[in-house]
Amino acid sequence: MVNPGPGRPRLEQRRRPGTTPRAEILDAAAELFTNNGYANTSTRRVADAVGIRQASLYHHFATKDDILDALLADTVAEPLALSAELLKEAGDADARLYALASFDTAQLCSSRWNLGALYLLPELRTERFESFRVRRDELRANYASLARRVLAQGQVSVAAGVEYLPFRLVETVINMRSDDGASPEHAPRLIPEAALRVLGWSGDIAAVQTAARRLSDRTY
Amino acid sequence: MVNPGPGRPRLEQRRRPGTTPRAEILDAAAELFTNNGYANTSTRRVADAVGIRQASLYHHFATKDDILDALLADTVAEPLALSAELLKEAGDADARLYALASFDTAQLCSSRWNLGALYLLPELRTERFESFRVRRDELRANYASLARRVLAQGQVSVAAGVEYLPFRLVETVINMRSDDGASPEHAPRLIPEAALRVLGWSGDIAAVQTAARRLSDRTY
DNA sequence: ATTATCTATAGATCTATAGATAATGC
DNA sequence: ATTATCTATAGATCTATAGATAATGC
Repeated sequence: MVNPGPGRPRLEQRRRPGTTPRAEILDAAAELFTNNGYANTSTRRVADAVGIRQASLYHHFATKDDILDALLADTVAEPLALSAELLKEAGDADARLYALASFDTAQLCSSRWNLGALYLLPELRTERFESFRVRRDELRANYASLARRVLAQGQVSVAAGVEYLPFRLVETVINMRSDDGASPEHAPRLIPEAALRVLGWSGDIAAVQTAARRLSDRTY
Repeated sequence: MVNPGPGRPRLEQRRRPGTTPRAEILDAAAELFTNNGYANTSTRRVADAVGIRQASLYHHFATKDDILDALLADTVAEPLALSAELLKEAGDADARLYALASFDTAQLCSSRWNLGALYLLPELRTERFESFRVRRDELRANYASLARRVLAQGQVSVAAGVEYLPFRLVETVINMRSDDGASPEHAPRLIPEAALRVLGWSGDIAAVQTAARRLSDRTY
């Protein structure tokens, strides 16, 4: 592999996918944080996995927290943007909620590392991760907004708080993946449909899937 | 407080609920592990919270792992026993699944600390926690067995893998509690009903609740 | 004699900083 | 001159063990 640019050359070869050192570090950190835990992963281990010295990490990230924050921000950016688009969009609420749950589930299933497993880290409750929490709260609120519109369309009476279940159902993909050690096979078809069914919705699922696909093609 | 028994007396007074030093240590560890993280919580901090010296912990637990294992074992013992009872029990499958989900949700909501947040710890994938994993897998399998019987009673066609959703829905209580910082108000009524609805079940919820309560009174 | 605590410490970490060095590109 | 790396290290941890001490109960 060629020298990536100015700077003293590495002692070792590049070992990681990613075109920039930053991307290599993020990939290595994602693997180690999800497999061994955040607090258990030393900056030395991350550096070793990349093939640089421990201190060299600090040229790319000011603190270890910053690496975690960058990983988390990446997981929430796309679903959040899509949820905002879909809220503005016209169209049936059921198809829009299905489209969001479908996109989000697919991302949680297919991402290289199960980063969602880091959402329960107590570290995330500190000031440092305030901005991540705000963005994730927004995503949750957008799910709830769409769910309320689905509820408004139907006339079934359901239990209080049910509008938060679609978001929580999508999150279960993280637990499935953690327990199975593999991408949960059925989740992409199962979860978006279940997200509607918990709302008391009972319609033509094939029609909703078609409408949702049309929405996704347009907005993304 | 009186001296609890033989042994050199503590420098400090008891500070924790619990009649034995072991119970005090477990309570302190549960608070610190859930609030600050397992790897981030030193044995010194646990000891300080109890009011003993760091080294004194090792009279009651051989390793730090053993403290975590004891906490986790406690969270799974009761639901596992109840699920085994309910599988043997006669009665409608919907009421039995409702009873299990209801008990489990109530425990997750009302326990002093949100220990379920520790289920995603990477540490739990090591050999050390094999026996915990086996027991939790059993609980998940029992949920799926009951769910399959509910499916067999109905004649609705549902997506593959749906039998695992009731268990996953109950787990979402952990995420709610972690995000809200409080016991999720609606969960006890919401989750058990949703566990049936995702299976395509649509019956008289009040009747199921009555039958489930009767079952719980008998088996527990 | 047994139990529960204590003091002291070995040995192994860990994060972040200071300052040197070897590339590239102006 | 700027960039990306390096070596070296300060200072602060952490878990677990060894062995002493002060209670209780036989």
